[in-house]
Order: sequence, then C-alpha cells, then structure tokens
Amino acid sequence: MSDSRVSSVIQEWVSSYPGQPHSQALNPVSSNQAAPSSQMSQMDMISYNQSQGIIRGGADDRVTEQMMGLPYLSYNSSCLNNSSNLGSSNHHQSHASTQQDFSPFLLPTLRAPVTKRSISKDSAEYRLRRERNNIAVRKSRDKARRRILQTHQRALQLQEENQKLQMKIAQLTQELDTLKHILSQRHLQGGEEGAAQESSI
Amino acid sequence: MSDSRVSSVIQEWVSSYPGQPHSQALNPVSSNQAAPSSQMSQMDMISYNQSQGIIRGGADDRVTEQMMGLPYLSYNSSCLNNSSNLGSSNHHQSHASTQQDFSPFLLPTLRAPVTKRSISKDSAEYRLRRERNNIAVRKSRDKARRRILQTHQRALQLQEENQKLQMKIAQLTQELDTLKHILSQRHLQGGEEGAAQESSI
DNA sequence: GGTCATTGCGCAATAT
DNA sequence: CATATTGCGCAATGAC
Repeated sequence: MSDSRVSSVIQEWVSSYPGQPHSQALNPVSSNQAAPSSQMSQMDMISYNQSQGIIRGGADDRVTEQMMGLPYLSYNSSCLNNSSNLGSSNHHQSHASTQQDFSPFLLPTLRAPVTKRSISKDSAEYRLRRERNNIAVRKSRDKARRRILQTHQRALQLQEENQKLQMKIAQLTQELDTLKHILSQRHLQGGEEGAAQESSI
Repeated sequence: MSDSRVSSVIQEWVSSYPGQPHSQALNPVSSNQAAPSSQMSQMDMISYNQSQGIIRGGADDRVTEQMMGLPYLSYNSSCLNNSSNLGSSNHHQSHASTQQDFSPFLLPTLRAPVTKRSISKDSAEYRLRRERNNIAVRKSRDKARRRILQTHQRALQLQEENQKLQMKIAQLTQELDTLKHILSQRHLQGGEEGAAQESSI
C-alpha cells in the first residue's frame, strides 16, 4: 500500500456495491465532452511535466518511482528514461554492472541488483510467469471496467429514482395541504373546538 | 472508434456529470470485498486465456489485435507473442520481411510495414514524441481516475439523498393517513366533536 | 502535415 | 508459492 492512494479509495467503494444487474446497454449518444472544462477541480492544477522529482538514473528505476509515492502528481519528462522499458525488454541478464560492488556500502535494504538477476529473461519459467501475469492483468482490468460501468449505471439509476421520489414527495405534500385545508375548513364551520391543531404536525 | 466499446460508453456518461464538488473524503472502511462472488454477472463467463482468436504471428500484431474488435473478450495466452513488445522495444527497422511482397495483394489499405520504418528509435525526435505521449497518457489516466472517483461519490451522495427522500415519503404518508383518518371520523360523526383523533398524531 | 487524448496491452513492483 | 492490483511506457488510433 505504498503508492495506491486513489486505488485504495476505489477498492473501498467497490465493496459497497455488491451486485448490480446492469440491465440494459447504454444509449449510444454521440456527443463528446459536454463540458470538459467544468470537470476540472482543485486537483487539476498539477502540471503534467516533470515525472518525478528524483533522478532515476540507475538500473531499476521503476522501484524508485513507485517507492516515492505521488507517482502521478507532477510528472517529469526528461530524466533519460531510455533504460526503463526499452533496454529491459529484450536483453537482460547483463545489466548488473551499473553499480558495481558499491551496493553493500549503500543502504543494505536497498541495492542488490547483482544477485537479484537469476530469474531473468528468455527462460521458460520467466515466460510462464509473465504470461500468467498478463492473463491476470487482463482479467483485473476487465473487472475494473465492469465495476466502473456498474457504478455509473448505479448512479444513473439512483438519479432516476431520486426524481421519482421527489415527484412523489411533491404529490404527497400537495395532498396533505389539501386535506389540511379541508380540515381547517371543517373546523371553522363545524365544531367550535380549536381550529389549527394540525399545523403542529 | 474501432476498439473502444466500453470506453465510448464511459466517455458518454462522463459528460453527464459536469462537476461534483466531492466534498469530504471517503470513510476508511477496512473490509475488503464484501461479496466478491456476487459481482460476477453474465459477462464474467469469459475465459481469461486465449488472448485473441486470431493468430497474430506477423510483424505488426498490435494493429491486427485492435482492428479485430473485442480485444478483452476471450484472451489468448499462447500464440508465440514474444515478438509483440519484447522484440519491438529495442530494435525495429529490421522486421519487414515477415510478409514479403504479398502486402500489395492483400487489402491495399492495410499492410505497409516495409516503408513504415523510417522514424524509428533512439532518434531525438522519437524520444520527444514518446515523452510527450507519456505525459499525455499520465494526464489522461489521472483524469480517468478522478472521473471514476467522482462518479462513485456521486453515487454515494445520491444513495444518501435517496434514503432521506424515502424517509420523508414515509413521514408524509403517515401524516396523510392520520389526516385521512381524522377526516373519516369527522365524516362519520358529522358535526359532533370526535373523541380523541389527535392522539394518534 | 502536425498536435494531444484514449486505450489495449505488456512489464514490473507490489499487494493480497 | 499463487493471483490481483496498479503505475507506467509503448504503439495504435481517434480527435482536433
């Protein structure tokens, strides 16, 4: 739970919506972004440059990225990140010399890239694990998409229900006023007992 | 708009929620996944193996993937996809021989991988465009995150409002019943003063 | 021709 | 050990 500020919140609200049938498909409205500028709130004032404040120059910059927290507040663009995904996709097993033997002199909990690389690429076990993770990723994202859709449909349904309820309230209120009026009239005409005891209801 | 079935829908409903103040933070409930099995609906019966139904053996499989539609229904895991992202990250400019000169005999709008490779890697212009796109991607995902959060908070707010409205309806209904009962009593008794109809209020 | 925005996907780190 | 989640980069594509 180091870098999931938004996601933890999402995770939380997901549990509050157990199951929604999401009956019909959404109407295919063609209009895009009715009011895009009004969606910007106080959180939108961040600048989408400057990925992080750190340098990320070494071998495993991804670790440093996600350990810093705030990964999508104030993004950085420079920082020579050619080595993050491009160089690591095809040929690994040979980049253990970026920080030679200085690693034990640094923080002992960090920096162990030399001995870390024994699982690495083009092994069958690695590909197996990657493929399993890819499947899990697709499944998880599919689930997330459905949750989002579900939440939206729930919001739509609640909005509709709200309107109906408000209409019913208006109707009941008017009915009540009518009856009150009738009762007050009866009070005035008929019995001489106190007129408006219903007004305290 | 070839592969965005869900996203177009999301795009659509986003515009229906112009701006929500999302005042307070969500309550930190600790329970995870109250009923995870109930979230599975009829769309969940897909198997998360078999990434796509197609072969994707050629050079630019990504194009074929996304032009097929249904990219996240029935995933495939085999299909020798080592060449999709791993082989394409570091060295391009040399994979134009997968489908030799058959490309002009296929659909002329597709298949032009040979002459397509002139922009490729480690050029400053490429890195510039990549970095700009990365920034745009972060921005877009940030926006999406906020939209999701907003929608959820809107749903919560609507749910709360719904409960209040239903309570008000219950109160109004009871009030109305009381008045109706009083009126019926008055009707039965005519001009005589009723006994204790106000005690029920 | 450009630009930015979206989005599916794979990777890696991390959480569960 | 496993799977699930998630930030990120890449590439394709859409939109302007």
